[in-house]
Amino acid sequence: MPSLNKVFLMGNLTRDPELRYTPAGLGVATFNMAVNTPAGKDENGNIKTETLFVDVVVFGRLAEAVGEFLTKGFPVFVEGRLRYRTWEDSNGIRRSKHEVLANKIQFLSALKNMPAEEEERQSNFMVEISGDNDVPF
Amino acid sequence: MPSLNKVFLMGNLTRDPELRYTPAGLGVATFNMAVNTPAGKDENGNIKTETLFVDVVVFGRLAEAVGEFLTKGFPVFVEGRLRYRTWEDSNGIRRSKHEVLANKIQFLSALKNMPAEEEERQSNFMVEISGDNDVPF
Amino acid sequence: MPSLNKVFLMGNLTRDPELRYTPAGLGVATFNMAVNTPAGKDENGNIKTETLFVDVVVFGRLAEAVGEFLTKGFPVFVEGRLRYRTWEDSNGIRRSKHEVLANKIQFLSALKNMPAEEEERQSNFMVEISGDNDVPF
Amino acid sequence: MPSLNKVFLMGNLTRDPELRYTPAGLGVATFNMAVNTPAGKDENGNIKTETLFVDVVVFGRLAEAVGEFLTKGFPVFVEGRLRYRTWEDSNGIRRSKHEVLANKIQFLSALKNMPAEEEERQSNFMVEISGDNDVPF
DNA sequence: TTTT
DNA sequence: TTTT
Repeated sequence: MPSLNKVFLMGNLTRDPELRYTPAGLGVATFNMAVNTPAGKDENGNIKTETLFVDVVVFGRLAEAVGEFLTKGFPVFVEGRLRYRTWEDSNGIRRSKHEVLANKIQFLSALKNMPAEEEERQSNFMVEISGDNDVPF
Repeated sequence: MPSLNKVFLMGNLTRDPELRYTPAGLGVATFNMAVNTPAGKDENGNIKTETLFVDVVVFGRLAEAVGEFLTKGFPVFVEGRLRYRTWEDSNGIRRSKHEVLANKIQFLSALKNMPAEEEERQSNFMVEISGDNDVPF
Repeated sequence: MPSLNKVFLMGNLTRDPELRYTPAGLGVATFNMAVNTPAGKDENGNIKTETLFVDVVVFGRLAEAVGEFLTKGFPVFVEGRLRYRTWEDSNGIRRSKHEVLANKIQFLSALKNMPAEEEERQSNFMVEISGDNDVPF
Repeated sequence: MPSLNKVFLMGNLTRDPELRYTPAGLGVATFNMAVNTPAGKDENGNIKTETLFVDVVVFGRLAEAVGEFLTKGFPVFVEGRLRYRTWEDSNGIRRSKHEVLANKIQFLSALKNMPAEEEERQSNFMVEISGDNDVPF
């Protein structure tokens, strides 16, 4: 039973992320990102763009970094796995959706329009928590 | 605006694939696959398994290969991109879902329990259409 | 300083793997694999094949699985990172080479020509050590 | 014979790229990049960094973009495949090395320290040539 | 529900 | 709605 589940995305946050904590004190950040993919050409030869919107979930110290540093519009690189979550909504209806459980996030615009000391602060934090992130489930 | 959208999956078909053709005669195959990911341990130290179910779409000659050779339970490797499709259902309700648009598929069980001539037939077909598949949209 | 180093390979062992142990008792397996990539066509329209030969290194329990189960010709899936190693050879000449440090290996031919009990034995072992492998350096 | 050969890298150019042309007029750019990977911790708990140096080759319009826009130190994302090249050097000695044949490159610092009009120029060029690049061999 |  |  060989198995593999790997996702790589680069795109921009569509809104500010949300940071919560589990009862056990583990950080959980969620955000939505937009990924623009060139997707063929239209009749006039112009490149069409297909936009993927996808929710991303991240845990632990990486979640805290996301909550502290990322905002709407920020460009990020995400490595993680696809996840299919099913739950019952408040009306008792069975619902389900795909999302990405991230184990690695790179801030691509730590590079841009940012005071040097803030860039250094982010960079230090990211190095400190570097490596693939533990994913609790 | 750096962008990237890449997915790698290995898993098994949950049912037989469906092969259709566009008015222009382009093959379109769809199938659903299950990907079992080890996902942490339970209280007793046993590895828990999280199952991802995801629809895969594929076009062109690769679609025809899928329609001809794959069946329920077959293990495959899929490379493609995540796609978020929105449409209106028959009741006029706006619906949306994620799926994977595949540009490459490897048959992992061409290897197993298969008459040699059938394995060769599949292999020849796959070599003939090899390379990354053109994705029309 | 965003950084990423990720490699995915599928191919066959070119010879039996070698398993050693560090003084601290950590398993270290090395093997060479061949990856055949379709690479354009020749003048007659035949698909040309380019063969990549690459050394793979793996540590810990995964190394032991490699040493126990893999043999020349076996097909494997490898996920890891590229590594550039420099050393001095026995003549004092500075040498260097690239290799892949694997954090995940899937046995693709557990599927083929194998007694059921052996397949189950391998499968159990792989599930037991499943998840991404810790890489010591 | 399932096969796969995929590499993803993010890092910085170690020197300016070189752009040449084949007799048929096809652009060929080569550059060397450094990828810093966090690689375990030393005795004092500090994160160690392992640096990968690797040559990258790219063809066609993407090669021209590389030659025109990239310089030493520039951060890039590279998607491609590993390649093992053997040749005879000027002393008739058989030599070989690994390199990455890129089919996609993203300029990560188009974002930084760059006049708006230059950023737009690069961006337009990259959109124009966007999509995976054809790799001639 | 959306970002550049 | 599910596969091994």
